[in-house]
Amino acid sequence: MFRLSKGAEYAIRGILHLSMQPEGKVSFVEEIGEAQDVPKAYLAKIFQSLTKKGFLKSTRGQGGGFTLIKPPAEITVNEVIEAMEGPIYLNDCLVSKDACERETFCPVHELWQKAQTSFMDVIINCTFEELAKAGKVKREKCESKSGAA
Amino acid sequence: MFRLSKGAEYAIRGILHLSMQPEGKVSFVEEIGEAQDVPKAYLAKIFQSLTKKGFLKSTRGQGGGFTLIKPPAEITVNEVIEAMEGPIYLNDCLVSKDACERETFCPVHELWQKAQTSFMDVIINCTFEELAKAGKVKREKCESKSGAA
DNA sequence: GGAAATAGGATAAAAGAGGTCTTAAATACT
DNA sequence: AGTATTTAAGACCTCTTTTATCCTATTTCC
Ligand code: SF4
Ligand code: SF4
Repeated sequence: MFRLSKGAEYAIRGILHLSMQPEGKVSFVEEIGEAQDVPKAYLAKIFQSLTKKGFLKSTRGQGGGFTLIKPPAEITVNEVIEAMEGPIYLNDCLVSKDACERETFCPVHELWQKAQTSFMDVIINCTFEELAKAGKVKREKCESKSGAA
Repeated sequence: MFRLSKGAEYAIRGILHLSMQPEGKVSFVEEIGEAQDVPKAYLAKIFQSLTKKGFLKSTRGQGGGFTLIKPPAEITVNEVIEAMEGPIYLNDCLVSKDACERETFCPVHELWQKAQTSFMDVIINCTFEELAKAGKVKREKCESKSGAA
């Protein structure tokens, strides 16, 4: 089934949250979980793994929490998804050269290649800097609307 | 995880097989399963559901089997996948207008919309007539190569 | 009636989603 | 220095859904 897992969805929300904070800000799980509407126990686990993968820095104890290590401009949506779900491939024949023995004569293979490329292009070319910027714009628009009403 | 299910993969192989047969030909599951390398009991069930969805006609008893009802030119890959897996949507917020309450201010929503569109475009614009034609070409090329060697 | 096919139900294994509880580290307050 | 508090790390658990498959019943023709 072609669906983003909750784990990756939450990871994106979490990193987006951090991207929208002032640089170097330390946030803790409970705060982020509440703001982004993510179960905190789950988010904690996700952040653990994002820390291991080098996206975040964690500090324990009072005043501790998580900080973004990489600049948002250098994190793509694609990277975060792959960190959570492993490599993305839409069909077996795209995982490696000879994963499917039918590939030599199967006309569907090319279709998947094309579909995968056009899908990946979109998420590879989207950084969290862009998302954060778009997020601020969208929020302002949203607030001015409810303010006017 | 963004992966095509085996069910849909096998359905595509099955319909492709029928698309490459002379029109109106009745094929039975065992034959197709062998040719397309699909477990026959599984394929049988898949064909059942494709029959219910109106892609195939089935006849039971001796001399029975399955026939394509729709002309290959009018079947898209997308349709077959949706018949097997239900509607395709990459993320919750794409299933319906207000599936995700965060949509009003979430900047990621637009990204998914874009990704989904460019992915779907590819599979919507691919009919089994094209695939069958490409399959014939590919097979000939393949045979001439092994013949020359 | 018997062989050839499909119809449909049952099932086993894997992935996904989330929770709990204990341990470790850092700070803050005596 | 010592203790309490705050926060993450890590290990373990459970429940549900999806995926992939098999097995038996039923229909139809000869
Ligand atoms: S699309 Fe063709 S090559 Fe790809 S996995 Fe399916 S059969 Fe193999
Ligand atoms: S991407 Fe944004 S709108 Fe879509 S499901 Fe996630 S939070 Fe909701």
